[in-house]
Amino acid sequence: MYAKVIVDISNDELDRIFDYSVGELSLEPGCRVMVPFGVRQIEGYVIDLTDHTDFAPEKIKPIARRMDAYPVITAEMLSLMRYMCDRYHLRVIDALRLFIPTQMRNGKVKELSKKLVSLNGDIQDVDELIRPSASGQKAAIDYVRQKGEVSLTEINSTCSAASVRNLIARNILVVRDAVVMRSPYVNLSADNKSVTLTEDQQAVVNAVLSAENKTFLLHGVTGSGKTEVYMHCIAKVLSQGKSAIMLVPEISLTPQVLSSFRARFGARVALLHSGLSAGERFDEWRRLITGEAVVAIGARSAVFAPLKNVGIIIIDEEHDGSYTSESKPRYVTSEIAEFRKNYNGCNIILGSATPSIESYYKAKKGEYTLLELKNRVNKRPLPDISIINMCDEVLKGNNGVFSAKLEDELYKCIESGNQAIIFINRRGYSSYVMCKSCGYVAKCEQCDVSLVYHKEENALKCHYCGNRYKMLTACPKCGSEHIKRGFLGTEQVAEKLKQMFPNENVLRMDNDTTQNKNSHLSILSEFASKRAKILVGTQMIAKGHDFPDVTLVGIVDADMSLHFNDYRSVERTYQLITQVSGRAGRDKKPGKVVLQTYSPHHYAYRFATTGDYKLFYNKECNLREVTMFPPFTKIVRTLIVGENETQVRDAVAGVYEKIKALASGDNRFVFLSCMWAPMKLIKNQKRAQVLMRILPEFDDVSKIYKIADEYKTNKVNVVVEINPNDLS
DNA sequence: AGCACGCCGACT
DNA sequence: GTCGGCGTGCTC
Repeated sequence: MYAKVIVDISNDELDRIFDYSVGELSLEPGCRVMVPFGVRQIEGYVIDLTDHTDFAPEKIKPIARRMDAYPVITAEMLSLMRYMCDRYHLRVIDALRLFIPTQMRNGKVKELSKKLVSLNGDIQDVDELIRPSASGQKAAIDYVRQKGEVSLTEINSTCSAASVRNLIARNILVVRDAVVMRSPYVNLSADNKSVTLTEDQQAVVNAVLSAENKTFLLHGVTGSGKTEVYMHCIAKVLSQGKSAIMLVPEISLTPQVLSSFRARFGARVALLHSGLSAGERFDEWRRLITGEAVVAIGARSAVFAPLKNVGIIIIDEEHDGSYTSESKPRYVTSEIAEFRKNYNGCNIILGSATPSIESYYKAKKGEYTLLELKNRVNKRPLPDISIINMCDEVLKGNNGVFSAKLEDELYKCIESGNQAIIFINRRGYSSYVMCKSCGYVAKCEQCDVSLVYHKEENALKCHYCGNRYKMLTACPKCGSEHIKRGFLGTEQVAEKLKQMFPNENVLRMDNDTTQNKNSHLSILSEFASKRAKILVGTQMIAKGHDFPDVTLVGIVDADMSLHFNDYRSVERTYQLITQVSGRAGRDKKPGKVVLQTYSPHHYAYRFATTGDYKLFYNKECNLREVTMFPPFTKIVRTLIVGENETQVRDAVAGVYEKIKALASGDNRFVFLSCMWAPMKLIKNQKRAQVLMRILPEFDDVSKIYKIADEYKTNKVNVVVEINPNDLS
């Protein structure tokens, strides 16, 4: 018998099967094994067992040992692995590594065993062996008698450690090792309070539960009680003896969310998130694979939860960008969920108040089933959003950060003892160019995407077609020379606020102030405690906590994401405005939102203020169709990176020729071009690319992967990206 | 990825 | 003469 083994080394050369003889070992596919590899010992995974080998039998070595009691990769995950390697062009080991906790590789984390102490059952009369004067020993014995079995650390801290040592040495107390799980938040007891659903919610639950092998898009306005729907569906699925996966964006995995799920489902939940220690994470994973826990909750990587018989997969805040992995092993979470849905015959719920255009499009086409929650549970109105035209402010001579209206509202808010959030919209570091008098923004003539200013060349570039334009000296529309580029920092805004309110604390939250692991939480809790009245921050304050006393939200530079060099910038802006606005007036006090913009008539703002998603969708979707962007095409780029400019140039030319041949006469290719990457040089590496947009009917991306591989050398790397988020 | 093998320059 | 530089090639 031979085992097909994948060794745990991520390298193209080793991305293949190595055959080993099984010998007397009992093995199954999915087992983790230790194998001799060259002169050393390496961990590997058995992906198959056969009687046949193509390798010279005399050279085959035997597997050294099996590493775990159970296979760590389930049959489902083995087939998912094949799907992913195919679809995302991954190395087998890179896919496998997603399925198991990293900490468990290389024997870094082991099962934690604790020493448990109990009375020696063979001794008839324990008290006879203890001198009356030994009060410490007596106390220890009593403690153990009372508890039955107790951990060594516990008894050492409650009783005299010296006495305990003595009792153990005399074999009056016996010690045994037991495996324990380091499970976070287990002390919260299950609370099966059954919340009565509204009619709308019940209808949604019924629709999901009566279906099989379907994907639902749940479009529910903020505060419509989506979480309650999820919980009911999960509870039902569990009662049928199946398991459930619940995904949320990393940022919303707050202790509150975690503990509310723990409270509802008790020890049946396993939590997978970045805040866990290595040991905790390993143990939560182990509770899932053994079936001890049947609900997995976590960020995107929790789609790989090693559950069997999955009954439902829920992706909350479906539109969130964190569901696509942008680096190393790239994958799209919803596609993984789709695979698992088909494998298990279960349902998927994609939930959002602002669904992504792609998902809503699929719902319209019938690929997803659309479900709606149109009303908020408490019937509370959405906050009142006022749009301030910053061009007017400039004309009035106000060149500052805040409009007169926002300053006014800020004073009112703080004086009445409430709190305010100032949101600074800052995405990425590439800057757009705008006229401060009329709001004109330089855009590409062919792509309708904002141009990016490149300082080194003093030119404007389109990242989607590579066209170059001259830098503006005056506005082509109104002739004004007030051209703005670059952006506003949180420091600048916080500074201004301190001037306005010298007696108030101003909190800042952005990438700079949240470098430490816990700073994120400590800033939020300081704000929640009302020690500070004003919070200034970037995207990271858009979601998460409820602050009941926040009555004012100021959006300072709304246009930043609107004119981002990305075809999804309008969609993102709409989602962001909706989310940020939701921070105001969460409780009984009504909320106000002041939105400052240089493009006050843009449809993203118009539809966001009225909260009309469908109108927004129709407008945006039409635009995508005429400009030929996703979901009507897919964007594919092959990026060629290398130190030597000539080699890179030769490689792009070669790749381009091959793809051109592939595309010739094929009208599914709507755009194909070869150019230097917008960032031609990064870390002394020259970068060139072949960019294309292809109709979705063309599903044979593997041909492009193949071409890319042909030009890959040890000097020049070629990467294929599908619908990348960042085209720099 | 690592580790051995191997073939040329500077050193005790 | 030998130590060691890192280029090349292989791992069932």
